[in-house]
Amino acid sequence: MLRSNYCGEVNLKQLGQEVNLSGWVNTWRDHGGVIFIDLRDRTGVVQLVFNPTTNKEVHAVAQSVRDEYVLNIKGIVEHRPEGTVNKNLSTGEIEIKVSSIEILNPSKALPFQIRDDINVAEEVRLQYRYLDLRRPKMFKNFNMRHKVSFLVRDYLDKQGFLEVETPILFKTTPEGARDYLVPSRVNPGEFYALPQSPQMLKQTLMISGFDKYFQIAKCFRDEDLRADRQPEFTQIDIEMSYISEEDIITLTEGLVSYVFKNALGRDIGAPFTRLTYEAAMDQYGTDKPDLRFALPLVNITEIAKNAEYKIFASIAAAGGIIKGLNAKKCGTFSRMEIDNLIEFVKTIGAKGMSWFKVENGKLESNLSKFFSEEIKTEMMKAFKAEEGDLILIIADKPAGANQALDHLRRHLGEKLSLIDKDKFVFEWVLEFPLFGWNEEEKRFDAMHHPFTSPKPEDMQYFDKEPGKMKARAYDLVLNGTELGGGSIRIHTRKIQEMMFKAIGITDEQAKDRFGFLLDAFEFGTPPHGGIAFGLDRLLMLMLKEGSLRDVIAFPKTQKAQCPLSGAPSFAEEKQLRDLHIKVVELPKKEDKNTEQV
RNA sequence: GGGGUCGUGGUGCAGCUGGUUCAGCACGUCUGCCUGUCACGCAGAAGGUCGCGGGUUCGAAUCCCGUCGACCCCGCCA
Repeated sequence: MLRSNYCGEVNLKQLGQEVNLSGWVNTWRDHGGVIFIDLRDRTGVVQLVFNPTTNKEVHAVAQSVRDEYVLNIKGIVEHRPEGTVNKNLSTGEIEIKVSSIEILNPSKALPFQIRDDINVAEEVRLQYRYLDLRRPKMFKNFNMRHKVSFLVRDYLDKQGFLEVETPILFKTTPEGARDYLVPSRVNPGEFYALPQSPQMLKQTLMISGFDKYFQIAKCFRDEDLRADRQPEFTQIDIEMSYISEEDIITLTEGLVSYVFKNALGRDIGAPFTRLTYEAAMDQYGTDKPDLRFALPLVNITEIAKNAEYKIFASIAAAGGIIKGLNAKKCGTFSRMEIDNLIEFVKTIGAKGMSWFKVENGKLESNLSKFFSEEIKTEMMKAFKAEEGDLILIIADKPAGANQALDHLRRHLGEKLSLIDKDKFVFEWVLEFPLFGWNEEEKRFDAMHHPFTSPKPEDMQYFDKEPGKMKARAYDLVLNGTELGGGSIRIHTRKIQEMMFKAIGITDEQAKDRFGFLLDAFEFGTPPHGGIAFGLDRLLMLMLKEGSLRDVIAFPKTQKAQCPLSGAPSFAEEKQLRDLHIKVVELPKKEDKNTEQV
């Protein structure tokens, strides 16, 4: 072992003793005579001192050293001289008088400095990820990641859960996200799929009597990336038998509280707020509202549709809604600031936005002539509008208006500093619809997934009005980010078949895709349910990072590439032949898109 | 598939109403000086076909078209 201590852990306890340290040159300061080197490892830095009068040879080596050289040194731990103590360092009271030094490996000049406060393009950071990960902040992130995984295992183990691994090479399931396919060499023309989640297998484990299962599971979805979406990500996946919604909610609250308490020292105040899907959509325009701040949405369709403003009337008549929010005290906004807000909602897909300022107790704007005094008074009441407020209104189809207002609400929350960034506000969203209407396919889709149990009291609507049915599902939301969701599952063949039928899956397709699960349901399947939540997202929020990439060691860019390794890349002809795959040019465009046959 | 922002020495940025204060600033690198600094300091130096291709023009980092890439968003993500 080339060290007796970690750099950041040398302190007054070793005073007068010889220590053996290894690490990187964080910074070096040559004063012509004395040289200081801050030696760094994952625990922190310690100051090495080289004095030419006490050891000329060692001093000469120190002179040749540069940033990120890897050193091994021996030296005596000494008190720093009066007045030179550095309170910002854990090792700031001591320094090492070096008696021997070996350069284990030099380093080229760096593409960027190994510091927390760098401002470097993400592309460059990912290309040199090994350097990026040397930064203390990154180590802190991954230390936290380790800790959280450990705490999850610890908590669930204490609750009697069994961690079971499920296969990465699995079966394609056309429902849901696009699959990553893996060709089978020994079965020409056939493909595995990487799992989008271990959903069916964890249910199978319930049928097998494992009773309480969990897994910190890798999941894969071949969809376009976002700041909070990577093609491969990690889920804390949980399933239990003989339970109701309340059991999962209680377990999850206990787990999350345990993790926050032991990883961050924070009490997060379980039980969490609960709201229904309907209330969430109504008040915030989203099924994952950020409850760190208020700024609720107000539906004024019934009031505003009667105004002489044709746009409102026609949208309301076509089944749209007129909805808005009250930006308190924003009546001082300039025309340009308001125009910027309008531009902002347009990028979200809104066609426009109306606004009113409250001036002299009245609603004033370029549109006010279209609104009678009576309507304006009612609108003010609805928005609880006071002098100096700014009312912003969007009229559109419900989904479009809600989406734009949700973004606007969050945008204003940031802009007006309404959000306490130190807070962690959790909530449960309940009473989800079982189905969502798929306009493109002109049929219903499972809103959650097709294994979600309907509420028993809604069974009567299965044939006639599936859109009315509610699911036994629950989503966990933290600070406006969906952390995870789950449900009580269907556990009988009959209801599962009804479900498939409702979303347009034929008996044949069901048998081909999910046949084993349907069969298994007939061999004594216990009622069961579970939850899955994103470990990466949880960490992103705990660490207050803006991107998943800062909590994933080797993440992908928005084009799903790895700048470090260059993946994905072309395969050798022989590999393709073994896999019975031929890459051909797509006939359509003259670009280099290819397809596999 | 669509929209937005961006691309200038190793890194981050300025310049972008076209023309020797237009190739500049900061950090980094290199050389020299400096015995108590800790983002040490001081002096000097090297380093860029301004993402790539085409066009307009007497002249393009600057204007136009295309293309590639990064990031953010929409679609998509049960």
